[in-house]
Formats: sequence, structure tokens, C-alpha cells
Amino acid sequence: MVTIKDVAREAQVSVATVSRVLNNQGYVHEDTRVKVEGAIKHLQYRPNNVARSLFKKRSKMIGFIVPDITNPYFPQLVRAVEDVTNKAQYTTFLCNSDENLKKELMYLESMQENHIDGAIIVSNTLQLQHVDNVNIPIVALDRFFHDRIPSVTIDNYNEARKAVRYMLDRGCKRIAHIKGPEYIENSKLRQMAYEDEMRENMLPSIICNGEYHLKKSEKALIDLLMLYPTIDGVFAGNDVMAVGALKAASRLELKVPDDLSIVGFDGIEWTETVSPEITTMEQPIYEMGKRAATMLLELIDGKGINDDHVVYDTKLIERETTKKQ
Amino acid sequence: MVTIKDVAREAQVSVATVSRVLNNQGYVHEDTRVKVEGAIKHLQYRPNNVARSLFKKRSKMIGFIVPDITNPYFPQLVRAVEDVTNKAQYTTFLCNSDENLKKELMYLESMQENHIDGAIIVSNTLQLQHVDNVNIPIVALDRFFHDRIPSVTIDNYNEARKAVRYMLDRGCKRIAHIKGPEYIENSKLRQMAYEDEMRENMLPSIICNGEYHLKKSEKALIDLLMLYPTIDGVFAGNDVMAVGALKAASRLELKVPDDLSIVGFDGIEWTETVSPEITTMEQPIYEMGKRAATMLLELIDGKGINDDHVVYDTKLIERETTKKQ
DNA sequence: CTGTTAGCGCGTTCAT
DNA sequence: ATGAACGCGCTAACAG
Repeated sequence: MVTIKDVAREAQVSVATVSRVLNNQGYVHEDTRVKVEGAIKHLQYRPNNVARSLFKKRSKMIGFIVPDITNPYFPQLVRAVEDVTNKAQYTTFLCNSDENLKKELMYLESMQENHIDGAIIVSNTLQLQHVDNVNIPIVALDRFFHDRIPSVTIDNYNEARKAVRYMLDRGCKRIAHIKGPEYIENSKLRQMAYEDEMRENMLPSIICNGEYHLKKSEKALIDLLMLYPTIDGVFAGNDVMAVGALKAASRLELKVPDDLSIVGFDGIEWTETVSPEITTMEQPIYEMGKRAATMLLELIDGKGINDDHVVYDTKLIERETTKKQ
Repeated sequence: MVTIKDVAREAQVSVATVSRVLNNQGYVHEDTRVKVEGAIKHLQYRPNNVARSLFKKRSKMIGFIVPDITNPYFPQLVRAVEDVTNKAQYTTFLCNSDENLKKELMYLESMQENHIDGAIIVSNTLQLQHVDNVNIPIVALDRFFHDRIPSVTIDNYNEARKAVRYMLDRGCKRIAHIKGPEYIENSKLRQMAYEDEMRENMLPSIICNGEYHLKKSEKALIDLLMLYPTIDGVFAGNDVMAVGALKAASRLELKVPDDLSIVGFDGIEWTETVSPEITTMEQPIYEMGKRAATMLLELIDGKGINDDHVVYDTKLIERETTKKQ
């Protein structure tokens, strides 16, 4: 391994001078700068970031914890975060927590032990107590975390109400809801919104559990439709489950949207891969990732504020699983 | 930040002793061990992995470069790799290269600068010249890299021929192929296999370009089917494009599999999310990830061999886009 | 069984 | 404008 010493020897200067040209600070004569740069190239020298981090306590790395990389919602987020951080010379490392608290804690520990400069987390399971002795900046993304942790989210409750109201406007009389896991706050809010909207319209709530899971959602809806054949609309708690709902309809040979309307939530690509394409509440996923990353970088630079909570709007994308007006 | 010195002072021993209990090596009296462990807990001490890496030149971190995290093929690989490496106390950091050479090189550099212990890469663009002065162990996954770089792959050519042969067996007379990008070796091999199999059966090749992309593949196939309405089968270069093909069929109101059979390649979950479910050549994705990770750990421990090339078989999964016999 | 000490590679005072 | 020297937190001889 070639170190700063080797470069210094090669260029016939001291390590301090090499360090100066490396970091582009302090005075250094043009001639010596050229000499040093020549030596660096010649020896193919790469600064050792570990040593640098040890001294600076900064690594130019940030971590991004996502709960489930197989959910197509996240890859888009990843790309957005990378785009922002790379531009600022940071390396982003992705950590897949598998919705598993132990893994999340393991990653948080590893990040601290490695002087990671900051983290973006998407998590339900993590509590404030887990991060309050974490001494690096954190931004919560997609899921609200705590007043004291800045976040980038959408207004799940109101946006979900909009979705249900839209279905009612389009003439659905008996709308069912496929809910996600209760322990995921977003999922609970969407369910509550559905229930409230139905109640205010004097309509009964019909709910089955899809667990944010395609197959489970398909099965749950089939059972539900057998029980209540008059259901004419399904509001799914996320797009993955909406895809499951579509499969259920296809299994039961129901025509979508004539016999059954379906509305999803999230705006992931899957909704466009199926036929008919699914109407959904689209989140500005890329934009959200970008915003979270920008906030994190500001926090790292000490410029950010620590109780910033950005809430984005969603957009209703009318496609083929709901009737045209 | 609480350091090993603080622990030593608190426990009234030397830093060396603390280091010994930390690393569980060398002799240390039971009583002192207890004392030290108490101090560690009391002060909430976490060893600084940066300092440790600086000395050891090992970080207990490995990197995993994937070309496109939005392709559902990769998340499964990620999970497999994580499962293996976590068990061995390694932290796996994911790097999304976006099929972009510059990003790949950036990540490789970052890995070296941070004493990452090894890397798994899925790449087409990276050449031997880019990694031959990388001094950490590397394993190529999914895509063959070079004789000197151990790899875990499947036999794209022969497995693709099997797929085409299967379609011929099931009575397809005019089979078209949706190919992926030429610069991806796997994609080229699958195309060649198609062409060879067709030629040997005295059949003409009909090829359109789907670019491994859903929408492009849908559009390309629609155009092709307009031109050649007698096509009765489509072999897609991967599952993503097979999903696109299914959408194209639906747009043109073709019945699948009666009017048109479709066979994909990879075995990703998407093929089961659509209706009808897609027949595909399933790769043992999880198994492949596991194998690659295991190989990498062996290499890191100096136990591995550097020209190990594991080739897995695929499995034909007969579903609903091909006719039953 | 335990403590002292010398680096790992780098960045930064403080002199010059 | 440049160099000498110290220290970041930790591990591994070596000595006792």
C-alpha cells in the first residue's frame, strides 16, 4: 500500500505538504504542487479514507436503511438519494433491514462504529429510544418517526380519504378495503381514513387483511368477495396489494372496472405492468428521496434544522381500473 | 466519544487488557474481565471500527455492486448475500451502479479507501483492467467477468435453448424473440441460443429489441405483431420483457396462451403477479447469492480459490402463458 | 495474567 | 511556503 509518506519521499517534500495539496488548503508553491501531483500520479496514490476518518471523525459516507428492498417503492427512493449525495461527494451505502429491528440496530451500530456521517431511515420498528444515543444526524423518510427527528412523508390520512371519495364519486356503492399491517403507521392511517370516509357517507366498512403482501392480499380478497359478492370497489392500502386485488378479480372472472373498481396507493411501477393498469394515489417518490437527502446533507453541515417535517401531496392517477366519468 | 482509554480508567486496568476482553483473545483473569465488561456497559462504550480498521486493514465490511436495483432480480440476490455475510459478522453495503461505469469505479474506489474486505459485483461495463489493481477479493455474480475472477452464473446459452425447444415442443410454429441490450453478455447469449435453435429447426428468426425494459418491450412487440400477425410464440430475454409482452398481447386482444405463448427468463416474482402467470426459466437466485457470498468470505479468509466458476442450472416453471401438454 | 509502547495513515498546529 | 512532531483510537508485540 502506498501511503502519503511514499509520495512525500518521491516528491522530496514533507508529508505535510502532500497533505496540503491533497486537501487543497494552506499555501503551497505552484512548483511543489506540480511535483507532488506528479508523484501522486506516478505512484497511483489513493488517500486512505480510514486514516482520514479517524482523524476527522467524518467519512463522507452516509447510510440509508430501507425495510424491504423487494418492495418496488424503495428502489426509486434509493436512486433519488444517491443522486443527491453523490453530487456532494458522498458515498451512500444501502442497508436492507428486512423489517427486522435487530438488523436495523446492527446497521445503526455499524454506521456509528464506522463514522458514517448521517443516515436516512425508513422504519416502523425503530423507536426514539433506539436512536437518541445515536450521535449522527438522521432523517426519517416515508414514515414519520418522532417530532425531534426531521422527516419527509405524505399525509396518509387525507390522501387516503381522497382516494375513497373518488371511488364514491365514480359511483361505487360497496367499497371494501384491503389493509396492511397494523404496526405500520402509514397503513393504519389509510385504514382509518377509509373507515371515516365510509362512516360519514353512512356506508359500512368491509375490511380484509393483505399484510402489504401480494399473495395474501389476493387470497384475502377472494374470500371476501365470496362472502360479499355485491362489493363493487376495492381500495387497497398499497399498490402491491392492489395488484393482488386485480389478480383476485381475474381469478373470479370479474371484469375490471365494470364489475369491480380498484384503487391503489403509492404509485409504483407495478401498477403499470399489469393489465388493466391500476388507478392509484401517486407519491412523488423521487422528489421525496431527493428532499430527504438534501435535508440530511444540511444537517451534516450544521445548516439544517432539526424539527423540519416536510409533507408532500399525492396525485390521483386515473388509469384503467376505475370507470371514466 | 468514549474511547478505550476511558474504559481502562474506569475499570482501573490498562488499555491492552480492555482490548483483550474486547477481542476475546489472550489471557485475562475472570475478575478483571467482569470489571472491564462492567465499565463497558456503564460507559456505553462502542469500539471505534475506524481505528480498528486502520490498524488491522480489515473492516468487516463487504460491498455489493448491483447494476439496477429497480430490476426485481436483484433484491433477492441482496437478501441472500446479506444472510450469509451477516452470519459471519460482516456488514454488507449495497451500491447501486445504475449500469454506469463511472459510478461503479467510484464505488470501487470508495471501497478500497475504506478498507472494505471484499466485493461482489454484477456488471457488464466493468473490465478486468478496472479491477486488476483493486487489491481486495472480488466475486462476479450473475454475469461472467473474467477467467481470473471467480464467478457464480448460469449457463445462459444452453438454458435459453431449452426454453425455445420447449416452445417448439408445445407446438409453436412462429416464435419471435425479444432481445435485451447487446452489451450485456447474458442477453447476447440468450439471443444466440434462440437463433441457433431456430436455425437448426429450419425456422426463421424474428427479433425485436426490448432493451431489458418493460415499456420498450411492450411497444416493440406490438409493432412486431402488427408486421407478423402469424407469430404464435414469444421467447423473452428476461422476465421484465415477458411482462411487457403480456401487456402487448392484452393491448392487441390476443389470447394467451391460445393465440400467443410467452416464455420468460429469470424467475422473478413479477411473473406471478400478472394474470395469466408467466412460464419462465427460473434461476436459483437466492442460492446463487448465497454461493457467491460464501465464496467471497472464503477468499477473504485466504481459503478460497481464485478461479472457481460455479454454473447453476435453471428450472422450467410451466405456468399459464404456455399450453399444457 | 497484565502493563508499556510503538505504530497503522493522515491532518494539523507550531515553528522556521 | 515548508517541515517536525503530535495525536486520532486501537492492536500487538514485548516485557514483566
